Amino acid sequence: MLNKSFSPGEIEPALYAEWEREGAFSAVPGSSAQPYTIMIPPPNVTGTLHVGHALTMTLQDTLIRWRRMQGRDTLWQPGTDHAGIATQMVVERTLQKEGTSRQALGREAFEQRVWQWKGESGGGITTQLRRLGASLDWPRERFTMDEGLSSAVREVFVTLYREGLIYRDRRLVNWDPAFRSAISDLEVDNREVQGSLWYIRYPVADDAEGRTITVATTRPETLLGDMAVAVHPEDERYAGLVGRAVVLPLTGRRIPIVADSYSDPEKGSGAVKITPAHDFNDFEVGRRHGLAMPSVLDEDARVTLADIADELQAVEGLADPAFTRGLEGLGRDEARKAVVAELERLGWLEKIEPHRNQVPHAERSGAVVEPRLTTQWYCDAATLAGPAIAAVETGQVRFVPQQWENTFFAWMRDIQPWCISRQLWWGHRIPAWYGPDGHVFVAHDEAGAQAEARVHYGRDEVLTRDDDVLDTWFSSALWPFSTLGWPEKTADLARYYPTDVLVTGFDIIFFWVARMMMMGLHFMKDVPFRTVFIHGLVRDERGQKMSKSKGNGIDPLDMVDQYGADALRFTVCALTGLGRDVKLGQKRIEEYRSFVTKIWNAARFCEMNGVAPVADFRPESVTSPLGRWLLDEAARAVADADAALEAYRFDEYAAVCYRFVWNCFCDWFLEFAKPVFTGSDEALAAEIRAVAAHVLGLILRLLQPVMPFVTDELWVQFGFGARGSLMVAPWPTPERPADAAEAVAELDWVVRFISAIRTVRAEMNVPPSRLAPVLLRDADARTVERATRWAEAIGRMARVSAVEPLAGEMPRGAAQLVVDEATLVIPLAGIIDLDQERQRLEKERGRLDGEIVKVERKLGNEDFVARAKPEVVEENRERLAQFRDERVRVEAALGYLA
RNA sequence: GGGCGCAUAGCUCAGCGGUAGAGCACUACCUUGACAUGGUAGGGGUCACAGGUUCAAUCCCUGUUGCGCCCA
Repeated sequence: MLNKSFSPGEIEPALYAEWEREGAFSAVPGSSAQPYTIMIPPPNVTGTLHVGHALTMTLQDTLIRWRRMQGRDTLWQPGTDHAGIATQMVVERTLQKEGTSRQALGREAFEQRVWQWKGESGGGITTQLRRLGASLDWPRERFTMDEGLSSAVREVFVTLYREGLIYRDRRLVNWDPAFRSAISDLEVDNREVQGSLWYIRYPVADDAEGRTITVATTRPETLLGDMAVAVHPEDERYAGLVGRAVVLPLTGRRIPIVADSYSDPEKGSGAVKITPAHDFNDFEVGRRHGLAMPSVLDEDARVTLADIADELQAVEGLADPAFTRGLEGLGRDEARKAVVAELERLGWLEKIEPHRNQVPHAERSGAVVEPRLTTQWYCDAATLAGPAIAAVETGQVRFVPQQWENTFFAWMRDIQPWCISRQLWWGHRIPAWYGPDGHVFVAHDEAGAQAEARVHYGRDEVLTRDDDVLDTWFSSALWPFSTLGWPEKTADLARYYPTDVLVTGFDIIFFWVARMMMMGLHFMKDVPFRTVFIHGLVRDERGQKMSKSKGNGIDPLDMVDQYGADALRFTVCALTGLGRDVKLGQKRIEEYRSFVTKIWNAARFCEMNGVAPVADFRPESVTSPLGRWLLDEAARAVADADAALEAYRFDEYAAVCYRFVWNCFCDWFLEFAKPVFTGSDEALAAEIRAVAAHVLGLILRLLQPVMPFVTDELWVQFGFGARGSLMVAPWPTPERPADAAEAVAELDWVVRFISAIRTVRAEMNVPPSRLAPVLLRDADARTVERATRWAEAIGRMARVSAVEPLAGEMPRGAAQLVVDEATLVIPLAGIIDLDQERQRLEKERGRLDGEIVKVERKLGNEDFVARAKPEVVEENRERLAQFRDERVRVEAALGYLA
């Protein structure tokens, strides 16, 4: 016997453990089945499961479980990524607590510590994914720092280097002064902050008139590195000064006034200071005008005078080298205060205006990014992007929803060189070695580099390895093939690449999707996936982004504990429409938990009534209208659910299942089945039991992808199959009984009949305890026959004592209602208020009149009749006839009242 | 500034050239033998605004407004 209620907390973990032990999630490379592959977006190894993971993993698992039932050889590849910065931070924090540091430990020992940390507490998220029910192929789990994946990284690096697609370059990078590392453009957040605009006068050099030129700047401290003042070429105010020079305050440096259209005459004073080594726009201006590019801020964003110390000059009232030397080592903010104070003291500060400006912040550390001129390794993304763009243009890769193509194209067509080096210790160390003269040798390992060096120098030289590691996304970009054994030519690679679909959020298109496509196309000569399904982000009920600081986040594991994984998963599906964010609240999960409960209770009821699987059940042999009707409805639900999943319409899939189970199977079928189960017609009861079992099994199969736990439990308890067999049971196909039309018409009639009586009774405030007969007036023979056949169900569900044709006089004080050709007379003398009944009928007549007028007007329009599709015209003619018939009967009913 | 998306019942959202829907919330009634985590019924919408196309527009097109996101 099934328990009175379903307790997910007790059942789910044990179930999952059993599935995993049995290897139920494993791909079967030797099978003849067509593969279906999804690569998990590898979560950060330091991460814990958040609600965004719950969303994306639920969707992926639903797809995988669905395809697995369809007989595909499914591979859902699990794993985690080493998350360079994040992981290094975590371990460094631990070291700090121990009173030591990564520097004190040394690189090798530090790396060992990170591995130790990874072994002990890394990848906790994989345990959490199990709680969610994710059917990942765990024995295949990979980590981006694994030996195999690392060797893939080296292979890619060396190959791209030799092809000229990886190179070193000295350019401006986004520098995170907290981590002391280059970071990606994509890891920079531009935040609008309230700052100031400082207007500073620079004296024009050797000017007899003693003219000055005023520059407006948001960063006065970078003045030390100014190499020019730029004005717009067409700005008449400064036309005469272009080509002259100014003397830079504080340093005494003479710098040119150049004409460059970068300067906006509308902004500030129309003249801008150019600091090529600390601003991306200024860098470009500097390049155009051949300016030197001294750095004045170091890797901690502290003032450094190394590049300019030699040229400091004393200029009376303008530049005091002693002051300027005193700035050495000051942080940006203190330096700013000091510089401004000095300029003010010397009288070169014209004014300060409040100003809102965009300040780049490092996404992870939160530090203000300092653009710095450094030598880094770059990947020629523009070249690699070409084939990736083409793959989307030609439809080899399809975005769902399609509009994300635009985002992809826009970014890819304007892609910048990808800075791939990071000044960290945790990650794939760049396989590059330098000779004593700085010559670089790139090879798979040190021996290879030595060999190259020997050829280059003609003798052995001591080589030193590059200290930097690669951007974590570099290894993630290889994920779809490195996890399958590349660079070896493995059977897995041949079988599972390209993968079928990639599921992820739109925030990751640039970081990962684009880069996987570049690398996949370059090294595998084929796309990494055929479809990219982009889902929204999870927000709270009010549409706010969930965040720790707002405290509006939902812990998915907490939800699983409270409501069960099935409820959470179903909620996620139900709320995932195409191209919409998912507004998730605890209430929604609670709401859908009742659906899980409903299924449990329906199954329990079936069990109590002897419903059990019938081995040789054949849907086409069912003869009863009730059975045929349910099978027809079930077939429709199957077709709709399948179509919804094909179209990635998870919301529609959930809705179809919900409606069929609740509003069809429970609300009507089981109610109709009750008298059959307890009745004397044994043959009919057997058939309905068999149909019920068949459809219950079908419901379990239909819902397995989204609620794997409760469905498996019921599957086993009902004896449909062994533990774990549901997830590989065949996905249902729509099996419509032949000629179900008559059965459908009959059951539709019963439903309408019962609903109509219920409505009138409720409107007339007839208490449910008061049973009443229903007399049929003007009913044809078929209706009378149907009413007789369904008398028990009608009686119980509509509180009716008897259904029979009206014989003799029309009773006084009766309610009347029209169903098709018949008028139902419900004698309730003394209960119903005749005035109220008249009003009700008049309202009904009014509604019909309104409809009739509308349709008549439409049919009276010659253009409509001539131009509309014939079936539409015909449909409207039929509607008009129906409305008129019904109106006649309502009119008659009113007549009887009088 | 450029791009994308959204605007339909109190809320969350489906829908879509012809007849406007669901869930929740709300109101009333019901402990009828799976389920009160339940059942039955009901109220509630000039489908943001203005034009256009069409026999017909919530739906297609253009513009406006408001909101959100991405890029600069």
